[in-house]
Amino acid sequence: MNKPTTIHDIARAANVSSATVSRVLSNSSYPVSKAKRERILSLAEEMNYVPNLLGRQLKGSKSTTIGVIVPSIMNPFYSSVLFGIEEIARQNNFTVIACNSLHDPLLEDEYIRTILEKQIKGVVISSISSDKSQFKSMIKAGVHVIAIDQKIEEDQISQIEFDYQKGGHLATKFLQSKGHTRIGYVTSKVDRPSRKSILSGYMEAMKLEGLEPLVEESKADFVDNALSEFDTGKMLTARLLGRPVPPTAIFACNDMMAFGVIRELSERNIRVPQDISVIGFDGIDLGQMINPQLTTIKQPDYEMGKLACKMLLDKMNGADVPAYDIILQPELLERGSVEPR
Amino acid sequence: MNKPTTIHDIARAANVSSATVSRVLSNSSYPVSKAKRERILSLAEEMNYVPNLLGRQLKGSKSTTIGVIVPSIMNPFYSSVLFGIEEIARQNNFTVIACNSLHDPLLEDEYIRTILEKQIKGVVISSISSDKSQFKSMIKAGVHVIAIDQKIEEDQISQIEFDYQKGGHLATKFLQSKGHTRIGYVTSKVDRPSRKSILSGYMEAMKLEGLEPLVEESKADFVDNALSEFDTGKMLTARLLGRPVPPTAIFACNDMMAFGVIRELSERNIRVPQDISVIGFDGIDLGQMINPQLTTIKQPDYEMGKLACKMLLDKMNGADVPAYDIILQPELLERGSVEPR
DNA sequence: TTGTACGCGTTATCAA
DNA sequence: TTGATAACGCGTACAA
Repeated sequence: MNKPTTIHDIARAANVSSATVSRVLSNSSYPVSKAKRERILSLAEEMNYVPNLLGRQLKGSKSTTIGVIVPSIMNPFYSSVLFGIEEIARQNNFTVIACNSLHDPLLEDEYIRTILEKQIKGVVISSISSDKSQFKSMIKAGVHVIAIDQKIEEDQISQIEFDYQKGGHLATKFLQSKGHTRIGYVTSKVDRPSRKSILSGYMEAMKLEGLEPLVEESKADFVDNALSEFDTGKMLTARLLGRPVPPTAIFACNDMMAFGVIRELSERNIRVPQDISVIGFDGIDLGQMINPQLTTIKQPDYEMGKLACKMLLDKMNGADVPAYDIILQPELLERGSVEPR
Repeated sequence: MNKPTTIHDIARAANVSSATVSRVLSNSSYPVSKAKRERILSLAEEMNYVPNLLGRQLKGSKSTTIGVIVPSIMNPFYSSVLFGIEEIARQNNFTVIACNSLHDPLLEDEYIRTILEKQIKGVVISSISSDKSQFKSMIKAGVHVIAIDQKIEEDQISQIEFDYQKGGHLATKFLQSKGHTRIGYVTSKVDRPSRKSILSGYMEAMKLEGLEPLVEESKADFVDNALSEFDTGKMLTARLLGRPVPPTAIFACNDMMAFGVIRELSERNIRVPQDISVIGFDGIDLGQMINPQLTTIKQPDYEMGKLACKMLLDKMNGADVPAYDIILQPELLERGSVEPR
């Protein structure tokens, strides 16, 4: 483990000043004679020169790292988002640090602090915190922020939203169009804007048709873990079936939960979709792998990640882009878990 | 976007030298009078001081970032690993950069180069490359490396392996113990040590019982995408069923593929497990959510990540730990997709 | 076209 | 107990 070679080492070896070496090795447009340039280049190769980005950044205050803060990459939705972000980042020679906030505002704060300390200048975040002071300090520090999934009401923060309300409406409407009138909605704790919007879309659609809503909400604090969502789905389904007049269709606030719904029904020998129809929300790939294939609302995760990263890089390149927002539209993925009443 | 305050700003405001400020703010054990210490602390608070880690690292050459290189976090196995790593990293105030190598050695090289440039001192990698020169340069640069999942034959690199061979053996043996003799094995391209080992475990177990192996291998180059594995599973199952004497049990090299196997069978109205038994390999949570629940070999993903990160941090803390390897043992997760013949 | 010299923010060494 | 100063590796005015 010997010390890495620096531009000074090369300068000495090439009998030039370190300034000249720097000019060559940092792809500066500064003119350097062909002879020296070539000598320096070959020497750098030979001596295994690796630029030290710390030094470079300390000087230039440009960072090639972006931070991504999401609740949990155990949730396939967020791992797709992260994957999309990383793909675009990679293509632009940026690197991504992955942070799981686990729905804990304190952890989120901690990550933001770290990001500030590491002089990172771009962040994509699905925020759980309602405290905006951290965002203000990021912006003051020149950090560009893109909010995905969960809206942040704050100037200078661009949003990539998803129309959850419309998604909730669309799913409910679809079940109605298949002749269902007793439509249950199962949801984990309605503690975030996105959850509220889906619920509100459902309520609205029910009201519009003069139907009585059947909502079961888990009060459990969130653990973003596929299995816990699954179990919640089972439990809430059991509750729904315990009602005097059970539903003929069940709408779940996410796909994992829908899997739980289907499982609970199967265990009770209730056939899906012949006896009860099920619709999910997310559109993760796994939905195509279960039996029956899950009809669901597609939320473009991977695309959302790519979009967010593009937007972020644009802003960081100082293109002085107007802070536009994007609202992605829901799409119905009709597969096999819904049948006419 | 005003300039961030530095220790010099605080020094000026407190009428002390920046050295004193540094001693206070970096939690140095160096003695500083109580009065000054408090003045500096409150001033730092007041002036919103955020330490610049670039400066600190440039000086100290200690990094609080680790790199993680895996084929793709779209694969739930690797996102679990990453999650486990990140959890331990977070607890130790480390940050994780996530890299998807997409099974491309060139990309892997590129990431390693970036890691070197960013002066990162610790890496967890599931390597696809057979070229060891990159690892040598990492080690020369003082980067500590932990290889997971895919073995790297190289001194100074600790391994966290999984006994794939035994896993393949175990799965096959289990099917045999249920009275199956015509056992098919479906696998994506056998291009990596892990794949070779599982296959060899299967072959060995078949040979031991004097049974004829039935192997279907996809020759398609790898795209680490859940859906492509799923489709491969379907396709290979179709091939298996086209044989003169089709199998009564199918062993898939990963869970995603097993899902595909089950789907293909269902579409042909072949019941699982009544007509044909299926066993997977990985033990991802989703296996509990499908119908029937997938019997499989558990590979401890999350635990592997945690272990890898702990090991890495130990090494980085210079505990001069002997470079021990860990071989995790397979475990059979008996669920509902296998039935006696 | 080249080199000198400074500063980025921090910590460590040395002297006071 | 404190402070001045020299690094760390790099890029860039400025001067030559």
